[in-house]
Amino acid sequence: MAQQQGFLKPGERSKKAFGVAFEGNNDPYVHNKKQRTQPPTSHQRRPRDADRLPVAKYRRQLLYLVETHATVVVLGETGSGKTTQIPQFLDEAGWTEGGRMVACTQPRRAAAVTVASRVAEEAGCELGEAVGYAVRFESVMQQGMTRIKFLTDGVLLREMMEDPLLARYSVVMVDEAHERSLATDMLLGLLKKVQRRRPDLRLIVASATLQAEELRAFFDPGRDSSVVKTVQPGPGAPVQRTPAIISIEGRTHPVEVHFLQQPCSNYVVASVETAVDIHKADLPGDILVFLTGQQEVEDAVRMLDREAERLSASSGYGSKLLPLPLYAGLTGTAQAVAFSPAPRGYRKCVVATNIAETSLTLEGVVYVVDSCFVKQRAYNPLLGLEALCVAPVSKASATQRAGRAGRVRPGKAFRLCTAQDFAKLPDTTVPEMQRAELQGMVLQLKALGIDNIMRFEWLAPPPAEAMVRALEALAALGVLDQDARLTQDVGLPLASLSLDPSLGKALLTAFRQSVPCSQEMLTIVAMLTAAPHGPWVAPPGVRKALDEAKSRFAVVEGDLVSLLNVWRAWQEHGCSAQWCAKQLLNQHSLRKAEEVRKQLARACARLGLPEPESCDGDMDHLRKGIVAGLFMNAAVFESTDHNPLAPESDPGTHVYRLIRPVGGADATGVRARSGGRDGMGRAAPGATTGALDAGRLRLRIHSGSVLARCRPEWVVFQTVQQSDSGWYEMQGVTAVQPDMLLEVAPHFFQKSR
DNA sequence: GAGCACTGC
Repeated sequence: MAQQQGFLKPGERSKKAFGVAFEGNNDPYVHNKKQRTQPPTSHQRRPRDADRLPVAKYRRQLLYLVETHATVVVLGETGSGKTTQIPQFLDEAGWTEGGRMVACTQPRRAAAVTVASRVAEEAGCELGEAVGYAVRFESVMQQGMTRIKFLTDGVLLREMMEDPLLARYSVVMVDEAHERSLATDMLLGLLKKVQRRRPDLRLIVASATLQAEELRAFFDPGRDSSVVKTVQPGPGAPVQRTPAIISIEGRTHPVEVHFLQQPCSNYVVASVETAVDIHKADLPGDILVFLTGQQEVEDAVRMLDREAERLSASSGYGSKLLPLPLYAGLTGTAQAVAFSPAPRGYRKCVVATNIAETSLTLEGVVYVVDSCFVKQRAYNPLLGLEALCVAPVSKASATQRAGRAGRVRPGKAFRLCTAQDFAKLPDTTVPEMQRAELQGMVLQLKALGIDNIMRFEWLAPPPAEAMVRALEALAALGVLDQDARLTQDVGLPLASLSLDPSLGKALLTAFRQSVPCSQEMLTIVAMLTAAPHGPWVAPPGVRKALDEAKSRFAVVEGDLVSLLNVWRAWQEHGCSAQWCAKQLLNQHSLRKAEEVRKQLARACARLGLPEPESCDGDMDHLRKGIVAGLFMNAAVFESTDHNPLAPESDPGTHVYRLIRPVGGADATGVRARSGGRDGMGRAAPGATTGALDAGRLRLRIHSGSVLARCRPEWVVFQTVQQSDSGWYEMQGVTAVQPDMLLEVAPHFFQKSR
């Protein structure tokens, strides 16, 4: 205990060295105040243990509430068993009689698949019989036989296009609603609508955090007199439209949370020191450190490696520290290392990005070190550009991270901020709906028959500017007409392709233009969809080799056309794994691209598009197809900035300027028309002019682009991200001719003068 | 001169 005390209050010892000191926590935040002694998690999966899950006690109450309420909000902590048990309760209680199914949605594919197989095992059936799942590319179920179906929320949205009232389901359980993904929020809004037309449908919204009241209020028809408050579901009690809330405790262990006594100036250094302190205290259990990005993770691992070496040299400690990185850019095998148990005599210290907060679970973690920062996407609807920003986490997010310490036994979490600063953090993360680009979402809602998107009932309404921006962009693409309805020629076909609208437009155009290049565009679009940041692996220390590998496939037309070479070379080498490794290509990305490509080709055939054709090296027509989708992201070279302090050999920074509707003449020869217009030359709904001076925005080509060292006069790009240095950097760049812009998007551009 | 995390019949 003395040792522990010393560890909890290391201030005297480590304050000087690292400026990191923690407050002992007199009133520790405990995740589950009811401490439980239960068998380890691996036993939970065994069928007979299901009865011992916390949710088992609530079975009768839960079934009663589902019977009598249209919507039940289930507040359930990690380990409560809600995901695996509730669908089985419903099945046993007769909710799957008459051929109807119970659906349980998950935000992630992996979760849908693994939960389904666990439930199938518990139910004693083969996966795909009574219990099945559906995720993109993979549906393991049998019509008429499967009663419980786990699916991603994205798949359920797709299903609604064929079956808007979800007639095949008696109950829909939306799990992990607290994550507030774009698809989850869309689904909740749509389900509320469906409920009005299907009073017999039951909704269960499962959430891990304190948003129960918000959810109840959302699904409560309240005083709305147009809604029938009760209906008879056959025999039994009348159905309450006002949602019920039920709370189920979890089966995790308490986690003591500690804060810094003083703010730290460098959380990477502080996290390393904290991990080392934990290790020195020599209590058993793995350490999990949360940082924001790949670079930070690699820096921390390097520092920890040095510390580990020093410590093992000075000896005296029972085990050696084994620092391991974990982030999405690692190859599968490198990720697997972080998951495998530490060898005898070692203690793992996994340094991870946000990937470990929700997506992946590490066994054996007892200590969590939380930088309390996260890197997240932020969208600026006024400029139509996004940035990756390092931002403080929300309290809910920090709670989730801390909870990772309590899965095997009581744990500790060390937050690298003071308790005072922590109190100032937002309670919950801003829903994706309010910080994302919305074109795809709007297209999908339109396809589901939601005409008045502005009046749609949202759990969290998207910013009006983002909505207007999305409507304008869809109008410019020809997806929406002047009444903001889906167009026959573009909108309807695009809605059935699971693609970003701009990529979908490029693909449609590739099929339809005078010299088709649909084979090539299928490949490019599939590659971009499967691996938005490129098919390359990104472990550290291979930067130079990676540049060389990229340049082997690079062409002057730019990044998108270069992807074509990667694909062709991969095919020519028999899709070999060794070849991928040698070229620093991520095999997984290429295989996924292959699946996307097949699926897209099938979808195009269903739409009645012609057989895919190749343009046989006609790069101009290929680029025209690309421009048809990306013309709104056009930029022109302006000037080269020279840093007066840089050596004379320094090429300087090539600065580009966006060509967007801003009005005014332009010396470059082409300018955007003021006011977006639809494909028929009519003013697009909500088109704005001059309000934002995107034309003044200074862009440069991202250094990872194959065109980074070239200086093409005109380009279109796929995305822009703001760098740490404040530059807006274009990614997925294609060099174009100004004539192409005028020819492909005459409604958007005009010759100046 | 450089990559948070997901998803799509």
